[in-house]
Amino acid sequence: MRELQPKEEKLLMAALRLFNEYGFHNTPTSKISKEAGVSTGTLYNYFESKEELINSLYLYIKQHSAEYVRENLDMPDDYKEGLKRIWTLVVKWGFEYPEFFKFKESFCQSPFIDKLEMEKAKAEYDFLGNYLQAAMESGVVREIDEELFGTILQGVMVATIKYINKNDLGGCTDTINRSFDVLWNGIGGR
Amino acid sequence: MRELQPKEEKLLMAALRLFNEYGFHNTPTSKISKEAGVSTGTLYNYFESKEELINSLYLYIKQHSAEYVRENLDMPDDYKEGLKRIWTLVVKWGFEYPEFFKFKESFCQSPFIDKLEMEKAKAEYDFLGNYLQAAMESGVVREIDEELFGTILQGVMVATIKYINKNDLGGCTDTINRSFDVLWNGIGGR
Amino acid sequence: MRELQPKEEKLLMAALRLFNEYGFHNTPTSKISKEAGVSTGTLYNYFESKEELINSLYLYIKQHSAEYVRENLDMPDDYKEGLKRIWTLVVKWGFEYPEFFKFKESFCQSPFIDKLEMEKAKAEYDFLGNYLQAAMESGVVREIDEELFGTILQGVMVATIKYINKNDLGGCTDTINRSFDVLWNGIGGR
Amino acid sequence: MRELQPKEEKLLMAALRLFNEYGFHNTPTSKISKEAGVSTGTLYNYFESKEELINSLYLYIKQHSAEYVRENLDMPDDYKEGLKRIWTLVVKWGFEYPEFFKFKESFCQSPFIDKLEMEKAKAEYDFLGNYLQAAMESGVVREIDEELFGTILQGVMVATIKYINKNDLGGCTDTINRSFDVLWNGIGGR
DNA sequence: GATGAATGAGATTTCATTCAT
DNA sequence: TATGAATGAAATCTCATTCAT
Repeated sequence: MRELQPKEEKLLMAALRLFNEYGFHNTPTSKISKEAGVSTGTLYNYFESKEELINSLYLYIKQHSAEYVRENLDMPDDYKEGLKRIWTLVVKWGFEYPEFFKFKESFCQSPFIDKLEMEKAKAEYDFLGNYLQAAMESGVVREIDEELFGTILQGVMVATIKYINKNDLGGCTDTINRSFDVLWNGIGGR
Repeated sequence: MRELQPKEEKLLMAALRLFNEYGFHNTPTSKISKEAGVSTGTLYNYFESKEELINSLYLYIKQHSAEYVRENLDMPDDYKEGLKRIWTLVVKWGFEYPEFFKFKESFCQSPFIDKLEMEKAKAEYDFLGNYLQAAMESGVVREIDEELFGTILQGVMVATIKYINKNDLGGCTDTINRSFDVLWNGIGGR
Repeated sequence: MRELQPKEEKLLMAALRLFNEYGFHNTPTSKISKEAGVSTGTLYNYFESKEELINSLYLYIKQHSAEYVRENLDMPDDYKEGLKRIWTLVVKWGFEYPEFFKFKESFCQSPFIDKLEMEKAKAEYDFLGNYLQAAMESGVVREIDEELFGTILQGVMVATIKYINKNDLGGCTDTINRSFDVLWNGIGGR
Repeated sequence: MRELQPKEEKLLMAALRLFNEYGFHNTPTSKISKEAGVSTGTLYNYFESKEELINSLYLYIKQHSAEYVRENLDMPDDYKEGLKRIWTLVVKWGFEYPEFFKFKESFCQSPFIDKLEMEKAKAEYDFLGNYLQAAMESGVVREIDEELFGTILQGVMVATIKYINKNDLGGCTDTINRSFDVLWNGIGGR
């Protein structure tokens, strides 16, 4: 991940706070630069336009999340264990960086984020996709369509993080375990 | 659900299309009225402001979805069967009305939708919440925190609809069954 | 020439005055609308941008001038007489509408006026070009390259108008005659 | 003419190219310094402001032209011959330095060039004015108002240069002769 | 002298909303 | 009700200029 210049970082973080609170459209660039403690012109030294700013922010956060997982992950041969570790890391990222998570959720489908930037962001997760695929091929996971599997996995992860953040259960690894357990064993009682 | 006047409906549907394609902030009211085939002034005969239009649209869609489920649902005593029917209906709504679904997903967290409208919209689903609760109490579902359960349920539903809409699997009830099966039995292979 | 709408005309005339006095770059659109007595937004109901405004103005003035000549001109078979009438009309236009003339002179080579608009403007004068050509072919004019002839003709016309306007000789048809005479008979004394 | 410092000259020439291509108002100082290969700050070591740069450029070009004529001119007692030599020199300058010529033509009426600078520039040509006056008084030229004479002279010169530059007739002294001939003998065929 | 990041006043443009018809 | 030209506050963005290094 490219090292951010000090003012560039201040601008991105200011934008993050404000976009999360007021949305893109209700956050004038003037507010962003004020919040970042720089002048209105400085924003345009680092970003070509407001749109580019939001795209950069999106890419930054996606990279941040991918890096967090990649750095802390060792991928054991026991795929169930491996999946659980990934699970744990992704969820942890979600509650350790709740602002990042909120932004990603709010804007990932937004027409602001252009297709190109989305592709770049997705590419960051390739290493994960590969591991999931290997896990499936190993047979440790029940027979499911691969893409459906990925989509559901992500859906439950996001649901878990939302639940944790809403109820302030940040420290509680128990919740992570239980939600993984739900995913693994299903909700069926009998 | 209140009967919409012809121009009111045209305006809402035009707004829906444009918001989905360009987002709120890239959709001026002038474009909405043009797309709806009415004059700029007319929009303000039906809605007090752009904000109110957005909120009305949100409420309309939520009601539409709730009504769709309510109308087609009978809730049998076999809770598993009941859950599956709900599941099927919600997913069906999602791919029969993909524009509605997309709007709900994209904009449900937007600061434009005000809290009050969100509460109103949620209330529409009370009947469902009650049924889920009864199901859990009956023991047919494994012991899980009730809110986590609801959140995950919704997460998997949404994931399923996205998967179906992305891959144009609208007619294929098989996918619905399989995803319910994943939810019920988990992904664990052994 | 398309009939201008009242505010459109006010805007064009305001722009004309201000561009002539301060130049394009030193005339903010806010000044133009104020001078025209309309709001800042109204300018953009009639012109897509400041650039389009200046191009429209240019075209308008070129058309105005061409129409002035066309309307008052009968083209006799005596080409010398015909040339003189054209001469007189063009020069008269120049001092009857000095603001128009000044604008045309200042901006005709400016990069503001885009090529397309220039072509359109030139086309307005086709009828004149044709007449000049016929005159030359008739032999009434000495053997000169056609394009050089046109360029010089225009050069002397413009010089004449500038001289007249600078010295406030508007009414004095004598000057027109004398300058035509210079053109026709040259400056050579013996 | 004061010797220019290397960066000063680079800046003036860069400005010349850019002004000719894009006009004053589409040429930010940042572009000028980039084109000149110096930093934005350096421009302000040599010129107090953008305005001053423009005025310096104008004066430089006027001096350049005057010097070119003065250096190559000998003024014979035969005034017709003298006029022709001046004619030839001015036109030659125009096509040997087409960028200079274009700038002078395009921007000589601009409100950026301040009156003072214009006076300074005109003074450079005093020697020429004096010679013309002497020629007229000698009777070699037909009886014409002196100012009208000068204006027309200039008009035909400029027309000639434009014609030459447009049609790439740079080397062709024939054109110069013919246009002088037109001036001297007029266009009248009989 | 040379640099170029930072500045911020000011320009252009947008667009939700109004209101006379 | 329906219209759409007009409005003007507010947003985005530019760029001449400065100044610490």
